[in-house]
Amino acid sequence: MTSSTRGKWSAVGSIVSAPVRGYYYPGRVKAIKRPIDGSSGALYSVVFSDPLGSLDEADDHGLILDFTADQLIGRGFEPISRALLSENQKVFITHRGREVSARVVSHNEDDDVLRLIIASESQQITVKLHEVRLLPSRKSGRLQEHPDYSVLANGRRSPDEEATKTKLSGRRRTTSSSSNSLLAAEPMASHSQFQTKDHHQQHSTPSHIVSEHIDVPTQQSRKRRTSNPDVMDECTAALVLMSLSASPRSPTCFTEQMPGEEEFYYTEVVLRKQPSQTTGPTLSSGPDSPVSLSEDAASNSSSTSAVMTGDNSMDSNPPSPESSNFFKSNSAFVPVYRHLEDHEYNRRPDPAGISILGSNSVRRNRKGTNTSVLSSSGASSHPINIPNMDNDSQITMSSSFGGFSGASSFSSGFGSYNSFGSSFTPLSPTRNSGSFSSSLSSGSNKYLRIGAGRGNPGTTILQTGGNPANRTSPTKRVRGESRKCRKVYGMDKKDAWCTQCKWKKACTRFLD
DNA sequence: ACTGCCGGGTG
DNA sequence: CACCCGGCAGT
Ligand SMILES: [Zn+2]
Repeated sequence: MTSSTRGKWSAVGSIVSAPVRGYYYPGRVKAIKRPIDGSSGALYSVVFSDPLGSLDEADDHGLILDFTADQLIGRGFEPISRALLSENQKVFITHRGREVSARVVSHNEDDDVLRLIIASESQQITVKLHEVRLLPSRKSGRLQEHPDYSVLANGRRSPDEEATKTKLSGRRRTTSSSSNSLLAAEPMASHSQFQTKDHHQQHSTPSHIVSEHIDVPTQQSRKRRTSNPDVMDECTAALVLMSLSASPRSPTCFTEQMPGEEEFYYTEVVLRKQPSQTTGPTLSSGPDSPVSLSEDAASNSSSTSAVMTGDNSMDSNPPSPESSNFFKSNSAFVPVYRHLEDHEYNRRPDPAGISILGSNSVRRNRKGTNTSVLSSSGASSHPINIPNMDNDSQITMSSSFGGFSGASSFSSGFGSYNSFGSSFTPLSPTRNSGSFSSSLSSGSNKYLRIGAGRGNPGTTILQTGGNPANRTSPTKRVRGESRKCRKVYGMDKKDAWCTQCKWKKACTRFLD
């Protein structure tokens, strides 16, 4: 299902929702690392805002995690319909004509019906999964959730305000409590430990909110990771990973960055399969224990990758109990980085690009236009700020077929991550969110599963050769300056438009 | 603010 | 499918 998008757009810079410890948080794709040999999927380095969850455009100097395309929700990546939202995941929905934020109370996997509780009111509503967004719409700079009823009454409220954060009750339950804490953890409230803050809002939240505040964890969903549930303990894992990854500057690594950003390096990661496996870097970390990873791995920036986001992890294996398994399986591939040339990186849909990402089914191709790209499904993401969310994360690494997962590099060094041990500290004092992690998933079934939930039985197996990650390759679609029927004929004379234009579909008369 | 059109829904 | 339309992305 991928559709090919026709234009090209680069994923770099786009805002997506990425799974961090079971919840989806807004982040911006800062770089793309792709395997050189074309094989497996590319990794997208997503930068989160400091307070995880508050996305402020300029402020995305928080942690950076790598994800495979199929772990991300957003334009050019997976549609929200592929997300399995965890309880307490923050979502945005247009309710009574206004965009409001809400948290997920339940997500029925069978029919994708979500039970949500609107943040500002304690009212619950039922909506379909596709009706919600993980990111606020760009227009509403801030959500309007308010406690106030005035809204209700009037319908309108000043546009301003900052986003209030809703505080929801924080507790989420784990689905499987017993299993490793890691997994389970995600849904759990790990966040409670962090602060709470929210000053401004007085509105009461639903009754049982916990007194502790939690920041709002809003988005969560779980993708399916393969069976393996091991999620690392939050941050630590992540941190480790990051640390592993090469430093940005190291010659070896380059990452595609967004143009505006300061980074200049582009990296590509090449994964290579290595015979040895298991032995590789290991992290040990129990949930509690700080993660330690072998240094070697870390030290070479060049080769190692830290994160493993795997996509399909090996589901085949039952969840390995050990906490540290991340690497284990994954280690088979070692990423190698190489430089990308400039052009390469902001490439358009050339075949090459495609191939790299994987080819795949193209979903819809427009006739005249360029086809090329892989699928993209549009989903929602808008560049905007997001109000808040946070929670913790866990990391899982699984690898995609084989195991590779991502390498994380934080590309530029913004933020300071503290190292291991605990969480990464946000720069801003205000909210925090502590950890993060990425989890991943595989994808075969309906949802991308993010960490914690348990997977379902039919996990996917690895797709071997395929690249898991591929999927939409975001080629950037540049909006050509085309004049299509609408513009040419005007709204009046709509009759003159080609039918596609009338349907708001891609114009067939004026192909670009 | 406006254009283009994806992704979904409906009949 | 034809037909619509919410919503997002790029200008
Ligand atoms: Zn047309």
